[in-house]
Amino acid sequence: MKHISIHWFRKGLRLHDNPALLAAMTDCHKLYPIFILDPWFPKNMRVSVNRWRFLVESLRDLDESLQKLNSRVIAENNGKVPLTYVRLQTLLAALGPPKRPMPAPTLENLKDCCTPCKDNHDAEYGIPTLEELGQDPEQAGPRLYPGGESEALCRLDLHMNRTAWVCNFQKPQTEPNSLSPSTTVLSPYIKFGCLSVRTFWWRLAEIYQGRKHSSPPVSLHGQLLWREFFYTAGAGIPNFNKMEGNPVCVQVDWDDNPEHLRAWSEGRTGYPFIDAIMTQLRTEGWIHHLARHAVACFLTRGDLWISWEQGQKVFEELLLDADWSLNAGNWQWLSASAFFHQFFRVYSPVAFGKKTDRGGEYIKKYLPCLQKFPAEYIYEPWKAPRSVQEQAGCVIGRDYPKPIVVHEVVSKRNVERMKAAYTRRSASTTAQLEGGGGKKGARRKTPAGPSVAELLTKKPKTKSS
DNA sequence: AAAAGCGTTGAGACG
DNA sequence: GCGTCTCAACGCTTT
Repeated sequence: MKHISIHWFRKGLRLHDNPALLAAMTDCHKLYPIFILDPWFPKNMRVSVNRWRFLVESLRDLDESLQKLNSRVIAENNGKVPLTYVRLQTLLAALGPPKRPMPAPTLENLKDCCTPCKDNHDAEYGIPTLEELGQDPEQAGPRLYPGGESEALCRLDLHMNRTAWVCNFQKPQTEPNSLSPSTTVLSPYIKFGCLSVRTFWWRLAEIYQGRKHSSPPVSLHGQLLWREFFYTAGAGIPNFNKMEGNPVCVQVDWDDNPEHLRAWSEGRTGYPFIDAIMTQLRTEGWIHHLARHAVACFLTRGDLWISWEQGQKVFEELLLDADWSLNAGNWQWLSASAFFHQFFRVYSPVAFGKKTDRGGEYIKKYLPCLQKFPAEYIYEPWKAPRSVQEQAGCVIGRDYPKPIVVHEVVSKRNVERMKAAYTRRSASTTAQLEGGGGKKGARRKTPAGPSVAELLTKKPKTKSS
């Protein structure tokens, strides 16, 4: 019989070697792990702040360990973080769809409840202005994506009314350099929680219902699953926003080059496609996902050989939708440090943008100094004859920078450096395995009994006839 | 064409 | 005959 268990942590603030906890978990369908802070205790016992601190830290650690056990995706995968999207999809299929969103509160919910305000509320506790926050509103770019739940729900409606577009949506087919966004730009609203992911997910599910529609990873549902993918990784992988101490991250000998880093972040690399994207990022706070690919590859493994952690900081500062796990995860992806390993596939800062914007309209929008360049040279203005440059009113090296690196040269060298980093990695993991112990008894055999993690992760085997 | 790693699969060893 | 483990081969990877 399945039952409900309460495990009362008194002493024994640990998971390991805790028979009572294991017993409590066995065959139960609900478990309440509790600790009682007796109010009598602080009143009647004198205990130093140091020991209080020790207790609080122990409880916090216990709480984190228990939560980790309960993180369902990871638990579903036998405690291992899923490292591929396909793997995550299988796990999610077993977990089922997310819960339905809650309805917004109405007046009815507030019937017997008042929200008291003091007379000086607005002056003392009102929402501060940008000036009061030490920011200069003059520095802000065009207000393309106003904040707030109301705007989020409008924007959601706007896009969800495009039934065919929603059903046919395939992310790689959308354009990184269209003059207005080719995707929903709901990400800032999701990042701030102005839009509930569950609300978005179920709206899509309703639209998909009974219609032919695209699928993950490229569909709109698929985009939300990417978020789950990186959230899961961020929750389960230590030091996820760093290279050092991050077990899934290839250790690369990135260069330290403050000048190149600044040129990249300020949009002065001399590659118009890259500089236009970085300008859009700085002024508008949002760029298309594939545009992020292009500039991230350029900064790291493609051209400048600068650490993805530096790029991560710049995105963290400038993106409206900067989100810890997604930012760290995607930077690792694009730098071929984790998740993505085909480092020999390098984005061309010239060819990539041309595919969807032959005439370079996007470049001209964000880099007005190149406006008069003929389309032929807009992606590589340094190749234009001097006379063409002068006619365009923009001489390369004077009015717009020369390329800070030669892509064809550095990208080849970087692929080799990447290869070397991967070789070092596989060499070190082999060494780890071989150095792990003697030949006999070196392998870890199954422990005597089920562990806490196993008890929580083990699924009853369902055999349908 | 060929680079890399993850995860699955199937074969075989082992107890 | 069965479960468990290991290994190599193979397909896949959001352009």
